[in-house]
Amino acid sequence: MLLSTKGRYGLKASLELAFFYGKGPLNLKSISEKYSIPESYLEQLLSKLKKSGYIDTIRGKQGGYLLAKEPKDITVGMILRALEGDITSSDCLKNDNCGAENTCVTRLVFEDIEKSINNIIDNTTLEDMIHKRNQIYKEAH
Amino acid sequence: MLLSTKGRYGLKASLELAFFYGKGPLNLKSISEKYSIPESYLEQLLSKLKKSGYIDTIRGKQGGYLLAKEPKDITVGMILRALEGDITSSDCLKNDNCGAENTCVTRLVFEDIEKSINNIIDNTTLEDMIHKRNQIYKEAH
DNA sequence: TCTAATCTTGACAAAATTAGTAGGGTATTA
DNA sequence: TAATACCCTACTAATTTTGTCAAGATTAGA
Repeated sequence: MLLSTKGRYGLKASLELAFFYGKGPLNLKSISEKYSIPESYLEQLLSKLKKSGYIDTIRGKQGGYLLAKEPKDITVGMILRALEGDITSSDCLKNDNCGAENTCVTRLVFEDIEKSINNIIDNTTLEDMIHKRNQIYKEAH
Repeated sequence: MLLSTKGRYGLKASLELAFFYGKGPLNLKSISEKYSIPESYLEQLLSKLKKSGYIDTIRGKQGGYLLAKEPKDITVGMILRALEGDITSSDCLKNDNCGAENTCVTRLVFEDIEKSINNIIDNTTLEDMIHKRNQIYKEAH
């Protein structure tokens, strides 16, 4: 599995914030309920996204979370990496030497996979996803 | 992480068998030592690959493991799936409904990722990898 | 035939990671 | 000033990964 619930939950929440971009903050509970994500777990994820600079928060009554940048300036890759660390296909790519000798060709396949994953997540913004969503919604009506 | 050691170990071992294709069986110990894979762990992996029909075994003295098909007829995807199950980017693709409503756009990104991964692993055979390895070896000399 | 080499099988255990809980603290604002 | 909502840290439960172990079956060769 490439992504754990961390990345999935976090991406869903970010997308929800993107839908509401410019319309004031969304509180934790509303997001956690809408997507059935445990409140305190989601809190931890959003906290990470805040530290990474992708979302802002407003404390106190009427407070909540909001996107720190425009949806077009936040990529799926940014969100996923903030939550899951580098998205890698195989551990052997993390370590400089994967223990094997110079005939480690398997590494090449893993590199190919990784490149194609990164290519997708780095070239998809939250705005792109909103567009897609609107398109689907349109087709259905 | 997309792949655990299962997939990596298994692919390395399969590749080793591919190098030896047509030259008789390789025993467990030789593979496990060459790639520093725990013997009984590798055993389990090879057993799965056997059940999936990708390798054959010869029991008894002078026995060992060998590829059941030509390297050109075995893809990286076959090996990985036999060991890790379907290679999926996100659990939400496994379940028919990911719990979310019709606005689940995140799913679309995951699908894109998955397609590109499958595209790579299904179009790379063990023979391809041997060629690459030979090419690298050549360049180095 | 005996023996050592080799695969076979299934149960078990350790380690790591993921997923989530719990609870007190702090800032804000109606 | 009290309710709301984010902030932070520690802890726990569940799951998956990564092995270990032991008894057995099969075969080649002395």
